[in-house]
Amino acid sequence: MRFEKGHKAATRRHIVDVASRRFRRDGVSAAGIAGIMGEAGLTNGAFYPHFESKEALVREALTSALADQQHRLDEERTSLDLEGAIRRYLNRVHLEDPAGGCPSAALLPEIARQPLPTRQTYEEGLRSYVSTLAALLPDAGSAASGRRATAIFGLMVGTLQLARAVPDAAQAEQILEGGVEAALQLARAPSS
Amino acid sequence: MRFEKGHKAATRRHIVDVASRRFRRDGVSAAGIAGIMGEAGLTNGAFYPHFESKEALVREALTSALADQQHRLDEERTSLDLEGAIRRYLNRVHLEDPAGGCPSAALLPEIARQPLPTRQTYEEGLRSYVSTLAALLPDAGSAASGRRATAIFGLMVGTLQLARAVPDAAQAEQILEGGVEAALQLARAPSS
DNA sequence: TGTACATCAGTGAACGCGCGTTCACTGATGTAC
DNA sequence: TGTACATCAGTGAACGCGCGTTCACTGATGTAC
Repeated sequence: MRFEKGHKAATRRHIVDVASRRFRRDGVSAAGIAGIMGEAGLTNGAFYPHFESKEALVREALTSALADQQHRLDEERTSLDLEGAIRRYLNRVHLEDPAGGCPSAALLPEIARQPLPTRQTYEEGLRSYVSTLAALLPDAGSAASGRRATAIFGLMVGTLQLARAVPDAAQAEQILEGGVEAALQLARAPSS
Repeated sequence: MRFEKGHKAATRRHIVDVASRRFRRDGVSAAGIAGIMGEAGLTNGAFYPHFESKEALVREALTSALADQQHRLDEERTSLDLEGAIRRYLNRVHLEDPAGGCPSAALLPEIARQPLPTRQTYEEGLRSYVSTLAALLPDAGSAASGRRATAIFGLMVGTLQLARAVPDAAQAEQILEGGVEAALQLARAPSS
């Protein structure tokens, strides 16, 4: 076989997509190269012509997942209000799809254990996401809005994680609802 | 050598203590039996007379970490108010000590991937912690207080995780402060 | 037009290593008679 | 009082396995002359 132009770049993107889902589903340290390459329809050895190391793939997969999330929020910004965005996040569909969902909810404690370059990648994605969220707040632009957007995002991440960990589905639903209420309260009440 | 009475039980507790810290520091899947046993001053083979499997140890270590956290909150309840408890959690000391700190902040996404018995163990510890937290709220005892205590805990967990992941120490501090503010706002404002 | 060679994405076996787990054994003490 | 045996916490080597990584190779196509 011979490959059309752009084939290698497309394969590379495909590997990143598969990895990004696997990392979120299984965790970074539990997801292996062989499993990722197999799911991408390739063999072990094809990995290293594309990436320098697993760490490099983690960085790219994280960047990709953060960009996806940012993209989703950007779209919601035109079609939904803040409440809509919060409800899209603290939601049964999102709860049941860690692999396709927010990388922070799936991976935050593990990200904190990654080498510096990976954490810097994360910080950038977080900053961008939070500032988009801040723009949706009633007091957008104020000094306090960025800080409160961060707290709201922390609430969303922690709440989704709690709901996912709890084995009882009804209790998980309760947790999500309580999270929505609290997030809205924070959004509506500019701090003193 | 021969062992005084209670020696084996003491060794077992020591293994659980070491494991509990290692899991929180490195993650469950990244922490190995050999490393845990080595830090406990024992060899590999001494593990299985004490525990059925790694999974069983995870369960016990999680129980132990949850109980420690509960115990700390119980103590704070008599010496501090709610704000004090929140500030003890969203705090630089806690930020820098994942191994000795809240198991939810260190492990939540990984707990969500554990087998059912482990998640049930977690759910029990969570329920107990949250109801202690609810008792500190101004509207303690009301139907809404439990739900809001959960949201406040979600906020604390997510915020601490964010602060730990971010490489810049000053930004981490900002995140913690924003989390304290938001948590207090939620605590003070009984929902409509 | 034909042939020799370069290119290049991917194959698949192998590397050393650490994982969770098993097991025959050690050696100090207690107990039976 | 002495001796044979049971008890028991822990040792340390080994098991099969999957990890991240390396590397000689394949085979289809493009290029040189």
